[in-house]
Amino acid sequence: MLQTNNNKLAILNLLSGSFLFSGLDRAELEKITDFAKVQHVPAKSTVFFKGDQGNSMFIVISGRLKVQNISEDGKTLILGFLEPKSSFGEIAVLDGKPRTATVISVKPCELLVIERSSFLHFLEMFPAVSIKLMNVLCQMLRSTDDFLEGMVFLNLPTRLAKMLHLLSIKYGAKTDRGIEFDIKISQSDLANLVGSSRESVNKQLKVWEDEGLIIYLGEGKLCVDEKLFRVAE
Amino acid sequence: MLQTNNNKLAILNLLSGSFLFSGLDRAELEKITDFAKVQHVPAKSTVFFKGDQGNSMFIVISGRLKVQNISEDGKTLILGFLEPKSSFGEIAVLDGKPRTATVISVKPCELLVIERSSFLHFLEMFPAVSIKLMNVLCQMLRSTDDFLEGMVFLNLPTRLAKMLHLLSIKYGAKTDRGIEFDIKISQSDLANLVGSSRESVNKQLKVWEDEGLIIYLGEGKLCVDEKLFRVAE
DNA sequence: AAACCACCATGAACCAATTCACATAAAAAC
DNA sequence: GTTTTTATGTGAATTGGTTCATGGTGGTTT
Repeated sequence: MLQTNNNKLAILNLLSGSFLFSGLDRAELEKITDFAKVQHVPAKSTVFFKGDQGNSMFIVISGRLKVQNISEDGKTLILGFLEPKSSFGEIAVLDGKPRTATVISVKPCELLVIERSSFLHFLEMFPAVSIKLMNVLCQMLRSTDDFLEGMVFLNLPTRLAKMLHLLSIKYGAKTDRGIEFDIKISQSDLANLVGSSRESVNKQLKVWEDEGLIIYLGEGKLCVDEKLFRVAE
Repeated sequence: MLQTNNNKLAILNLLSGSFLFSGLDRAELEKITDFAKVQHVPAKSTVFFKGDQGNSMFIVISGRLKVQNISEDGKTLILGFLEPKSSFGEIAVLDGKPRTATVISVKPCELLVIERSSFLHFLEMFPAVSIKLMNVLCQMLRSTDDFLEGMVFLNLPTRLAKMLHLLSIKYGAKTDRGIEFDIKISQSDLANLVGSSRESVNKQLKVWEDEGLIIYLGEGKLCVDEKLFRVAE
């Protein structure tokens, strides 16, 4: 029971720090936790598949997940990573249509699950959440639009530099050597993030390494020179 | 004055047929027209540019517009066409950030302009509109996601067939010869819709014409055999 | 230690689609 | 009704990136 209360407290803190539910007061947040469940997800398991019926939306409590899409012939496109405090699964819940992408845990995760009916209820109760939600949807639109444009207009090196830039904003820490990534990201993931082949990414990274724009730190971690991002700007 | 009343009546009808405002009653729709202005736009003129500050959203009364994006080096990507009853410009109005794309009239148009402040006010007054708006945003997300996936996973012939399929749903009429398009669409527009070059589109269309899957009717109009869409499904 | 697995490296062959360079046809402007 | 512009048609050269093949590395399992 103490354990449960600790959990509840932690979740309330998390929610108040999440974009969607920030601004609600303690009593309001408690209503949300009352109707939500916690789901534990082991590493490398699928939360839902593209095409599934969507009956709930999620907020990441801990862990990391990736949003992706697999083609007929097995090619993978990674649309992004999800970190604590992010929400996902809103679209299918809002419009009642199938999931638009597959979500897979990359590490063991804890998720706060909110059922469709509760969620729609919260939206009615707290109009501020609706406004926030619209902002989330707009943000999603802006980023997919950007990505789409990149895919159509830009060549691989530029797309890759842009992606490293994006990742460095989310996961990078400035040091005297450059911007160091504090997550391991494999070359195949990188390829799937920019919609190209692992080999092409490998070759381009080598070019930049030779030019001194990238240092490989071992353990899948990179250090990137900010000069690289000028290509991407 | 009679003219004005006629206009107002026509606009009320249009609004009640639009996705965003359908379901509102006559009195509610009148509140909207009270705060909206009509804007006349000649053919081939820009309503707004990508990157502009967005202070209003629009509903198409008459005419046709295209939503597009131009790259540094002059390549164009057409994101879609807008017909009467469609709304556009919602994103920038909702989140207060710059326009995500450029909108250009392809024919002379009449637009209903709703200022940001009035629009946000309507959203508060009519929660049903908020729900509809979320559905619109979700739909936009789904279609850009689909398009993105197509760009990454599919080759030009498949993308082109898919696009012809989409266009045939919007603009096609079933006849004994196949599905006839009732709009003129140039090969360069087609190329810009699928993110490829005019020449490649030309060659692919020729192939299909030789196979009897497409008949060119003159005046830029096409007749497409439904068999073609099996490639696209 | 051996076997295994996931990831990194690299060159050669290949390919889809672009670019370029024209030719032709049709539509619009004068 | 002639000129100008815009749209279509088509081949040859080029290219950016994939695919294939193969080998290396480092960590983990048995």
